[in-house]
Order: sequence, then C-alpha cells, then structure tokens
Amino acid sequence: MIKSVEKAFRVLESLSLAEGPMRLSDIARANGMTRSNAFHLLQTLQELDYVRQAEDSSAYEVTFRAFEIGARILKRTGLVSVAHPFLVHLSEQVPENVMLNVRDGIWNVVADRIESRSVVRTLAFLGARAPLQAVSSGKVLLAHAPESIVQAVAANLTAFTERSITDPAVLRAQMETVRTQGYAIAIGEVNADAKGVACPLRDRHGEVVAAVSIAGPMDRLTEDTASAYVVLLQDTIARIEAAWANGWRGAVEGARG
Amino acid sequence: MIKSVEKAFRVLESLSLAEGPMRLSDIARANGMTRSNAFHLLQTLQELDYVRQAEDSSAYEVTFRAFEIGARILKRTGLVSVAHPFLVHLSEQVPENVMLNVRDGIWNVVADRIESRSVVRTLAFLGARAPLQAVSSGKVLLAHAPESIVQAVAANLTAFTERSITDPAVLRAQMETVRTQGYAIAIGEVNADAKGVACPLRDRHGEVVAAVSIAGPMDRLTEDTASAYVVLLQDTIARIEAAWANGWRGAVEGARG
DNA sequence: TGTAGTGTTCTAATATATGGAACAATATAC
DNA sequence: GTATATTGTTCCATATATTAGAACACTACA
Repeated sequence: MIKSVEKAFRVLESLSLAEGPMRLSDIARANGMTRSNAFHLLQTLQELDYVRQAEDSSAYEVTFRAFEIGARILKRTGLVSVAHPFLVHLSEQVPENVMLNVRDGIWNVVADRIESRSVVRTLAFLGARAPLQAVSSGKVLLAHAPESIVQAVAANLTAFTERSITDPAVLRAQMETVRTQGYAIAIGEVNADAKGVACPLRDRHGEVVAAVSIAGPMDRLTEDTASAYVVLLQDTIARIEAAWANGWRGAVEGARG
Repeated sequence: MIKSVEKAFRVLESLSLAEGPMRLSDIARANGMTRSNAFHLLQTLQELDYVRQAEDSSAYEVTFRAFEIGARILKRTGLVSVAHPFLVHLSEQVPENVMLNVRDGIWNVVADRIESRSVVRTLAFLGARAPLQAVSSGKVLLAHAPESIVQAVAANLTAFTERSITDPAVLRAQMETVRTQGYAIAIGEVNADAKGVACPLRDRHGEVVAAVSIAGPMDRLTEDTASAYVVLLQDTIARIEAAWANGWRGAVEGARG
C-alpha cells in the first residue's frame, strides 16, 4: 500500500463528500495529517486537475474529472447507451423510477436511472451503492454472481430494517427462488418504505451483466402491480438484449453540437 | 507534485480509457514504469477499491468507485435532480437530445442528458468534455465566466473544423452577442455535422451556473427550429430556476427499494 | 491592538517508493 | 511436445521522494 496514494484518495473522498469547498486546515484535520502534508497532496491533485481552488475563496473543491473517469467506465460497455432509450420507453408506462443496475464487488450500483414524469420522489441517484442482498436488483445480480461473492455477502448480513435478510440460509433460499422465477423483489429491506422489482439482463453469452429495476414507495407498489411490472421488465429487457446482441450501439458518441 | 500520486492517477486513467481489462505489463509499459512499480501502484488502488482484477483472468480493471466519487459531485448541488424532470418534459417536445451542461475550468461538461425517444443517435455522453468555445452550451458558460477563463480559452483556440472559432476577437464579439441575446448557437465547430442551441441557467443570486442545450445533426436543426427551441429552452429554464430557488429538491435521495 | 488561526514556503531527516534481480507460472513459438 | 519468451509476483538495498516542523506573512476576530 503506497501511503501517499492512499492519502491522496482520502483527501479526494473527503472533498467529494463535503457539502461545499473545504479549507486546507479542515482537510488536514479530517484526515489526521499535517497542514503541509495536506498542502502537497492538494497541490498534486490540483496539478492533475482533480481538484481546484474555488474561484473566490482559497478553499478546495473537486472538479468533474473524477466524474469523467467513472463515466468512461459506463460508456465502455456500451450497454448504458443501448439500454437507455428502452428504459425511457419503459418509464413512460409506469409511474415509478426505472433503473439499470450493475454489480461492483459486493455492491449494487445504479448505472442509469430514469425518473418517471409523475414521480417527484427519487429513491436512488446515479452511482448510488446499496448492499446486494437488500435491494431487488442486487438480489438478481447476487443470484447470478460467483460463489465467492455470495460467501462474502452472506458473511456480512447487517440489518438495516427489521425486514432485512440476516440469515445466510434465507439468503441462499431466496437466491434459488430468484433464479427459478426469473425476478426478484425487495420490500423495505434497506429503507423501510421502499420497494422494488428487478429482472436480469444477459449479454450474448447468456451471462447476467446487469439488472433492470422498478422501484418506488411502499404503498404504490402492490402485489398486483409488481407482477405486472415483471412482465413489462422482461419485455423491455428482451428488446435491450436483442438490440445489444445485434451489435447495435444506441449512440454514436463523442461528437457535440 | 507527489510522484507516486501522479503515477497512481496515470494508471487509473489508462485503465479507464482502455477497451477492457489491462494486464500488468501493458500498464507498466504504457506509463513508462517498471513492472514492480506498477504492481505496487495497482495493489494500492486495489486495496482502495478503485481497481479490481477481472474475475477470470488476472488482468486489472477499474471499479465503479471512481464513478461514485464523480456522481457525488453532481448530487451535491442538487441542481441535476431538480432539473431532470423538467428536462425530460422538454425532451418530449423536441426530436433531439437535451443536455444539462456545467463548466469545469475551460471545459464544457455534460452533467445530465436526456435522449429523445425518436433520436437514435446520441451526440454526447454523460461526462463528455468539449472545449467551451466550440459548443453552444460552452459559449453560454464562457460568456458568463470570469475574465481569467476567457483569456485562457482565447489563448488556446484550436481549429477542430473549418467553422471553429480561431480569432480571439471573433470569440469576444460572439460572447457579447450571447450575453445580449440570451442564447448561443454552435454550428459544426467541433464536429462538422452537429449543431446546437443553448441558454443559461442561473441560481438565486443570478449567477450563471449551467447551460441547457438542445443538439442534433446539422440537417434537422434549421434556423426556424433553432429559434423555436430557444423559446422552449427559456421556458423550461424559467421553471427549473423557480423550482430550484424555492428550495425544492426534486428528489429525496439515498434510499433504495 | 492583540491573539489565534490560516495558507504557504523552506529545509533537514528518514521513512518510503523504487528498480533490479530472482522465481515460478503462463503464454508463445517451434 | 519441448523449448523459449514473457509474465505476475516477491524480496531486498538503496537513493529518493515524502514528510514533519519551524518560520512567516496574512486574515479573522475579539
């Protein structure tokens, strides 16, 4: 572990988590380093263009460069661009938010998200992380993840609400159900009044690479609507898979107007 | 400039730019470092969870953690969440892509993007960077940027196409026009067949903090449609500004279902 | 006007990152 | 199938780059 690299990322994380620009001393204190040390790190990050000093004050803030790196990852697979228009179409048929999720280690990450016009309330922002076992899309992704991941998750079952899965046996059983029935549901397992349905999305080799989910507040997502959503999800996913398999890139990227 | 930090970010950038996972030796070669050096850097990045070894091979790839950092930046302002539903509404009225852009130093960055259902072709991906002077939204942002930024841009006018602005005087004149007429147009200045219109979005203090743009291929965006779009843009922006000023957060973020 | 805290520069000491050699494990060539 | 080249990884000694600390000018505030 290269110490200075670790520190640099700690500084970057502090800044990205802060409400606004941070002052040098605060950064130093927050990370238990001397001011001069923090200064050197910040100067480096600034030269690399990951951090800038806010135009008026001398406080530091992150630039969008970090965002750019991340955005490239999503762009690379092409999946997001292919899927996006289909998800938009789906979101027009349901009064809830639609999300494209991928797995990152033992986490569920929101790779794309379409807000329904009628929905004021968003339950997840782009890039949001959630434990795999506690959200519908995460369950789908976990059900098709390598055994090593399942073990890691099973060893770390924390209760966020009283409905959270805490028993590894229950987890395994649910995973089996998800695999056979082809969809997953999560009911208030990370946030008490949120509920979601999700289905797997496969690449041309049949590997599950993402999960599409519909999520909303508890009271609106009844049993009936949920099963109707599964049909919609599967239909949408079938189309995305077809488009993707055909090598169709939904977008010609790079140019601007 | 802390050397190891610089190297770590170089490695991260290489990985994020690569098509797929990269092997240790290639990373080392690409960045002119020894294998053992690259190994240590990668191990550090791996411990920090920014990089992982692809599940099958031993090749390295970036995780979504970098994306997460970036996504937090956007989330912080709240602007994106507030604006999003309005932009979706706008995109339903025009057969082109709608984008929310912010300025990052001398660059235009796409902070949010809504693809019109009817548009297969996307001209810009989330997080895309373009020179301020060459895209419509960039012109808007530059027209309201501090003098130091204008100078930096003016000193670096490169010709991407034959329509690109290369004369600082022309740039200054256009900036003045943009300020008085309240919108900007770019016609094939970075990509020959792309065109766009953009208007400024202000915060409650009247500061221009973003630009909303409509962009598409040259042939579809005529003079007439462009001026119609300006009206739509201004209408949409007025609503966003109102919603934002009222402290309305379009989304309650964090929870999942 | 005084006191406490801040951003930044400098220098010296040493903790630390680095290259190179060594090795087993793969990949590639023949 | 063997031989050869290349690869990922470990270890170590050394030089180098990182760090803490003192010093200073500046700001904020009482």
